[in-house]
Amino acid sequence: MRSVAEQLEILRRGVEAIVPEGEFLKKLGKSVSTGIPLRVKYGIDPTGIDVHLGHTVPLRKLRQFQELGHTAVIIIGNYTALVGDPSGRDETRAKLTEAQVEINAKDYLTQVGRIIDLDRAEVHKNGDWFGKWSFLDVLDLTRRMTLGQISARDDFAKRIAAEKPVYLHECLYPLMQGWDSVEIKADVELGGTEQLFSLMVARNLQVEQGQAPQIPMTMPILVGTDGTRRMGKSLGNYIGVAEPPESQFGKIMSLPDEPMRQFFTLLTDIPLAEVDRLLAPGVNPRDAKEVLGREIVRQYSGLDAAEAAAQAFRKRSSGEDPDVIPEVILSRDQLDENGQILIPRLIVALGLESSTSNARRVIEGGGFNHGEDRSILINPKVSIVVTDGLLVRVGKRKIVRVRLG
RNA sequence: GGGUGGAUACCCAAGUGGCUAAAGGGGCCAGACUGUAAAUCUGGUGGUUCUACCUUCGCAGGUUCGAAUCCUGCUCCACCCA
Repeated sequence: MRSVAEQLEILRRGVEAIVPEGEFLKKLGKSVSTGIPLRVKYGIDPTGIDVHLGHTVPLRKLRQFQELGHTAVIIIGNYTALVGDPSGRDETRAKLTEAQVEINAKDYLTQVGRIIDLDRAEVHKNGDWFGKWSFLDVLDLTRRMTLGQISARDDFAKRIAAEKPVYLHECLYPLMQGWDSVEIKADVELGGTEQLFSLMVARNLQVEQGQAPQIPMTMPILVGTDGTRRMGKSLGNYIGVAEPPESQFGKIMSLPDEPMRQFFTLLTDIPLAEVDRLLAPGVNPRDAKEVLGREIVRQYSGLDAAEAAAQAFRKRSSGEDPDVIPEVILSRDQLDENGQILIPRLIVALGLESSTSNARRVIEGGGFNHGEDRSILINPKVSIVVTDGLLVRVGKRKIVRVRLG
């Protein structure tokens, strides 16, 4: 096992806060001297299907702990998911059914396995214990926190101030999450910055149960592809770990310049000195994004896929057609006796736009061209002759080869 | 139980009888530009057989030449007081 100093250097990268840090050092020191690994908890609620880069921030940290010889303990919050994490929310989460949560949980685990070594990790569902609880047990848990403590919490305080509803079940969330730590005897718990409240609740519960309190370690919240708001499924600004390479790469390239440092720090192991060099003034930010994009794609799909994605992107941005052009079959009866079709109809028939009205607007805006010579037509009333193999482009990204069928 | 406020297009949010397919912002799409699918700028953003027509403002009726706007009933939501 590596020394405390060595471990700390790796573990500190990208971390927002370790509270209290001194206590963490002691735990780490004890672990090094006794050879007993730390139990590092990370809880994830299976509320959706897509694990995105935002989730990978703490997961990557967990992976680092694993690589240093510590024990990763993953909590699948199948019961907390039924409540909905109020953290960072200004609204109540939508209710999930137990069945949905069950399906999600399974799917989550396979995705998480892309980052964590699941063979070496402990995985628990918090339904394993909460499912056995009686109402009296619940009452006993609620006895441990006051309304004042709950409502002092930033998320709730904001909602109360904004006259938005705060439901009782949401108040249970931090207590449940805290109790998970008691059950698995956590030494460290990872979470986003906003999780600090919940992570601290666990300490009190653990002490009451005669355990040493866990050390919350918080990670910054990754911003989404819009560069401002947190990355999240509901905001539609996320990059999923299971997304195709080209899509991941493209989204990285279309990131605003500002959040790049955060992405490098939190999502890669590229040395920070190297990151400084890439982001230095005078260096084309595009190049930095390309490095970032390759690295992200490499992590999930390998080096070859990363290279291919970068190539495809370069081609496309220089105006060339990509190597692989999707083919769409167009029925011959869509054409008139001269083999022609109205452009808006063609675009809709090929699935490039959702309605002829919308297609017309795009055409009038100059977003349509076709064929090898890329002739642009801006009159939506024009019909064109469609031959087998015709290339049809709408905007920069939508290109299709017509197959007459 | 009492009171108040609310339900508008993908989201937020104006609009309280005609000039409203419905302000503004966000998002998204397209175009220009470019060191980038960044930033900036421009245009667009219900549908169709498209200089016109059809459908839309919680639901159902009604008044009116004409309603997102007025009336009646209903459903849903929130907040406040108890």
